[in-house]
Amino acid sequence: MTEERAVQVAVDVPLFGTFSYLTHLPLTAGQRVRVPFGPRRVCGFVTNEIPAEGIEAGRLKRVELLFDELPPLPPSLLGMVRFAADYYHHPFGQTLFTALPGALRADRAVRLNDERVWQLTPAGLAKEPPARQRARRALWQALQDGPLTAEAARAVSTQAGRILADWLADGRIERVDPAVAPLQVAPAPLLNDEQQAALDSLSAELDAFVPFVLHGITGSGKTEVYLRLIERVLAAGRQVLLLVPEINLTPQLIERFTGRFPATRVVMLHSHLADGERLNGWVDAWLGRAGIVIGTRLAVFTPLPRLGLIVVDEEHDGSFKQQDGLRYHARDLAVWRASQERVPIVLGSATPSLETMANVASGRYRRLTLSRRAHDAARLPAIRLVDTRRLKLVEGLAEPVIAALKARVAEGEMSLVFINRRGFAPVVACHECGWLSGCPRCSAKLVVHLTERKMRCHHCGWEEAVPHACPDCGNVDLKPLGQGTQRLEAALARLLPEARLLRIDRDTTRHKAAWDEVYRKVHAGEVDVLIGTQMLAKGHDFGALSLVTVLNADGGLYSADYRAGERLFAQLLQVAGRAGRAEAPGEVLVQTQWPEHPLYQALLRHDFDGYAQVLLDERRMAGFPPVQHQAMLRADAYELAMASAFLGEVREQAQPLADGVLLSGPAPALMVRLANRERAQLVFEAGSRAALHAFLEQLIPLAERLAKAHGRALRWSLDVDPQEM
DNA sequence: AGCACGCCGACT
DNA sequence: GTCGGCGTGCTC
Repeated sequence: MTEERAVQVAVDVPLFGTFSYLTHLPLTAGQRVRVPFGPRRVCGFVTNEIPAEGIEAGRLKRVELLFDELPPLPPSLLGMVRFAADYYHHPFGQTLFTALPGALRADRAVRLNDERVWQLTPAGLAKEPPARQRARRALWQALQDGPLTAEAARAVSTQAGRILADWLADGRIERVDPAVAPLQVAPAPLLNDEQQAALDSLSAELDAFVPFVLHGITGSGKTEVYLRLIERVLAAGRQVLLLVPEINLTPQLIERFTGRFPATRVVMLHSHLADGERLNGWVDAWLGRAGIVIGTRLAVFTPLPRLGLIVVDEEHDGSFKQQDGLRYHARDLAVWRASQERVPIVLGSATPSLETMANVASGRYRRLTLSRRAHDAARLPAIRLVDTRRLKLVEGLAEPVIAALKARVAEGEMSLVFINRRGFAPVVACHECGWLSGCPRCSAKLVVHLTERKMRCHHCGWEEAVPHACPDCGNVDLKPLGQGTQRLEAALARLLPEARLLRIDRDTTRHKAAWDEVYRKVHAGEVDVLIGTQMLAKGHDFGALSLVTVLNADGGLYSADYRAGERLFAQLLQVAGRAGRAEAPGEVLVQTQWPEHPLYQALLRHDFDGYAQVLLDERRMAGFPPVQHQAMLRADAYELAMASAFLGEVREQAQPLADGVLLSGPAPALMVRLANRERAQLVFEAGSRAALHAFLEQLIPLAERLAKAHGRALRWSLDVDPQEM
C-alpha cells in the first residue's frame, strides 16, 4: 500500500472540471473506479487532469473501489476525449462517458467473454483417448483437430464444461490465448485503371497522416478500392476503422468484408447493439483482437492499439453529426484522430461535402477521382428535366413521366419514383376555411397515413386519427394535400394497373425482416416500380434500375437553411446514380418548375465540381461555412419568449467579449415548436477558428449564469459547426 | 443529470 | 396533523 494521495476523477455530470478524491491505491489515468458523489455512488475514471484549486483537503472523500477487469483506458483515447471536450465546449466527464460503451458507464463490474481456447498439452497428446462416453470421445477427437473455443466445445457436447474442467485438472489440456490467424484474402474482382491508380496513390502513404478524398461517382467501385487498401494494412499487422452512415451499416456490407477477409475478426459497432455485444466488440478492438471495426459515428472513439487506416464512407452524410448532448462530427474527429495517430484517412463520397471540397481546393486534402463506373458497360444515365409549368399534372405526375413509366413496365424493366419529402407533406386540408392538420406539439404538419387512417407527426411522433370533419368549420369534405408516398402509391396503382409496386419508406422498413423482404423482392425481379424517399438516395444497390423519376425536387431551392441546396444537389446526383448500373442505359426524369436554375443545369451535365464551386462562391459571398466558422447557442422553453429573452441577455453581455466574432439573433429556430417546446437560436460567426473558440470559452460560464435565473424550464446547448439551422 | 431539502396545498 | 407537488442548490 502506498501513502494516501489525491487523484482526479471524471464522472458523468454536466459540470466542467474533474473531482478530487483521496486514495491509497496506486491509481493511474484511465482506470475505472467507484466514487461517492453527493448522496450516491457513481462510476468514474481517473484522469491526469490538473486538480481544481480551493478544495480543503478535509472535505475530500475517498475512492471506494477499483474496477480492474480491464486495463486503464489508453492515453490516445483520453487525448481524443480531451480534444472533443475542448472543441465542442462540453464537460470532460460527459464527453468521456459518451465515448464509452454503456456497460463501462455503470457503477458495476463487467463480464467479458473469455477468449482463450482449450488445447491438448504434450502430456495429453501422449495419453490414451478416453474409451467410455460418447461426449468424452467426441470432445477428444475435436481437440486432436485443433484448439477449441468455449463456444465450439459447447457445440460438441453440453457436458463439455465439466469434462474440460476434469481434463484441465489432470493436466491433459490447457487454456491459452488463441494464436493470431494469418491473413486470408478471398479472390477479388479486377480493378479498372482508375481504381488501380487510386489504390497506388493510397498505398504509397500508409505510414503517415495524409488526408485523402476518394471522389468516386456512384457505381465507380469505391468499396473495392477500400478493400484492396485494407488488405495491405491488415497484411502489415495493423487495424482499420471504417465509419459508415447509420443507414449503410447493412448485413450486405459486413458480409463483403468478412467474405474478403475470412480469418480476420470484423467488429460491428452501432447504437442498436445490446450492452454486452457492444462492450465485447469494443474490447476486442481495444485489445487488438479485431482487425477491422465497422461502425457508425460512435465508433470513432473505439480504442485501436495498432490503428493503421481510417476510412469514412459517404463522408457527406448528415448522420456523422450527433444532434444532442456532445454534438460531435465523427468525420471531423476522425481526421483529427488520424493526424494524432499518424495514419492516413480516406474520405469517400460521390458527392463530397463543401467542407471537404474547400479542403481539397486549399490543398489540405488530396483528391483521387473515380470518374467512370466500374463495369465498362454501365453508362451514366441521361438526365432530362420535365418543366411542369406548362404541363397538366395528374396526381402530381406529368404526362411524359407517366408515359415513361408505362413504357418501362411494358418492357419489364424496373423504375424508381423518388419523392423528396423535405419541406413537403401529405397533410389534411379543409378547402372551405383553409384549416390544415397541424401538430398540436410542433410547428410541423401532421402527415396522413391512409392505411391506418391516422395522422402522424414526423418530428415529434404525435399521432391522432384523421378527423371526419373540419375541426374549425365542420366541413365534411376534407382533402389530402401534397404528395406523400402512400397517396402516390394509390395514384400509381390507378395509372399503371398492370405494374407491381413496392413502397420503401421508414414505415415499410422499420423492422429488419421487412427490409430483407424488400431487398429479396427487388433482386428477385418481383417489382416494376419502387416508390420511396430519402432512404433511396443512400448507397443501396438495387441492381437494374432503368428509369428514375424525381417528383418534387424544388423544395430544396426555397429552403431557409443555407445548406438545403447542397443537400438537394447531392441527393439528386445520388438518386440519379441508382439508374443504369447494369447493362441497361439509365434515364432520369426530374419534374421541376425552375429548369433554368443553375443546380438543375449542373445536374444535366453531371457536373459536381462546377456546382460545388458555385456553392462555395455563394458561401464566401454570404460569409457562411466552410468559408467562415459557426457556432450556435440553442435554447428552448415552453414559450418562445423565454428562450428568446435568455438569448437576448446572453447576446447583450457577450457582445463586448466578441473580438472578431459576429453575433446574430436571437431568432426563432426554423422548426419553432418541437415536442411541446419552442426553440430559438443565437448564431456566432468568425473567420478564425481561434477567435471563435476564445469567445466560446467565455460564453459558457455566462450562459450558465444567465440560464440559472430562468429556472429549469429553460434548456440550452451549444452547437459548434452546426449542420442544421 | 440526479438527488435532497424545503416550503406550500388537499387528504387518510 | 402529513403526503407529495416541484423550485433551488449542490455534487470532490
